[in-house]
Amino acid sequence: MSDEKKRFERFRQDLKAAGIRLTEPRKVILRVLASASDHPDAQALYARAVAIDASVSLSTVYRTLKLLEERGAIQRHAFDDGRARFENSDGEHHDHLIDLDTGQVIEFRSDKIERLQAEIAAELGYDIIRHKLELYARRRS
Amino acid sequence: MSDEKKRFERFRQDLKAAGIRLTEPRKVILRVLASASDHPDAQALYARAVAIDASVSLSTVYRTLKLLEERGAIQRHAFDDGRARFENSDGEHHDHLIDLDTGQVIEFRSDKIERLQAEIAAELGYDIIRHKLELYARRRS
DNA sequence: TGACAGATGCAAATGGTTCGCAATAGCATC
DNA sequence: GATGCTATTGCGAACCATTTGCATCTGTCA
Repeated sequence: MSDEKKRFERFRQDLKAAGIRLTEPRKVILRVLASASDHPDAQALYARAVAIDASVSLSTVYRTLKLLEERGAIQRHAFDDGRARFENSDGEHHDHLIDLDTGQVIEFRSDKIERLQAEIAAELGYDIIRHKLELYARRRS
Repeated sequence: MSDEKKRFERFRQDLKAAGIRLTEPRKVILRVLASASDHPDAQALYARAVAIDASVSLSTVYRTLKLLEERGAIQRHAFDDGRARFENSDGEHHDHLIDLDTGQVIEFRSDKIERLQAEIAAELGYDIIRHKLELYARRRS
């Protein structure tokens, strides 16, 4: 089974387990999300969904995104361009490097940084619930 | 001279040098910003400005904030609560820890993390222009 | 002091996101 | 497979932070 199908199945099981109806629009949106390897915003997801089923509405896209985000199935990011962007939350945690010229998002991960963050928070008397590390950068010339 | 006055003077010089008029509303807003030690949003700044001079408008607050941000005199942050928040950009660079329960923002800085970030970007073939590190945390119980 | 470009306040526009509501469609039951 | 109840949908209107058009005002410099 492809990663895409696995993701779709995971979404489906997740909603089912929560007693949430698997409606036609939701199926379409789950499919779109499952096959996204980038960090699309709501409009982009809506466009992809409409390409599959023209009757899907933007409201439902937003509602489904919220639903999945609350259940932890996808992650919402607010990069500096204003709108929210989403990605599947399977796979391990990672941070983002945003190419300022192209808008491209590159994922990376550093255990050292993660550890340092935890240390800093601990020193201040806090436990980190989540964190956000974004590097806005330009290709080296 | 107090830090507040110094900051106000810096703002004033900065605008003057750029040939930008030092109008009454701008003076009020500069004063408000110079005396802010927290991370207020536009509404909060507007409220503080109006307390000094009731004729200042929200539009002008936004316009002045944009002006100062473009000149690098203040910094805009987009924490996860939606609206933009601002702070003076004198003093050294720092990152933020946001208390999820109170909304309080604590500043911190780690040279180690800064270095690691630069290394990671370099490995990916990038130069960091700016970055954002936010720890959303809860007080340790 | 006068003139003029830049700055202001106001209200209306924008853009992303959410909400109210009447109509529709899952899904459990018969 | 038909029925009924409720969750879900699409639509448009509402929201909220922020921006903008425009007629009016005001720094600034000659």
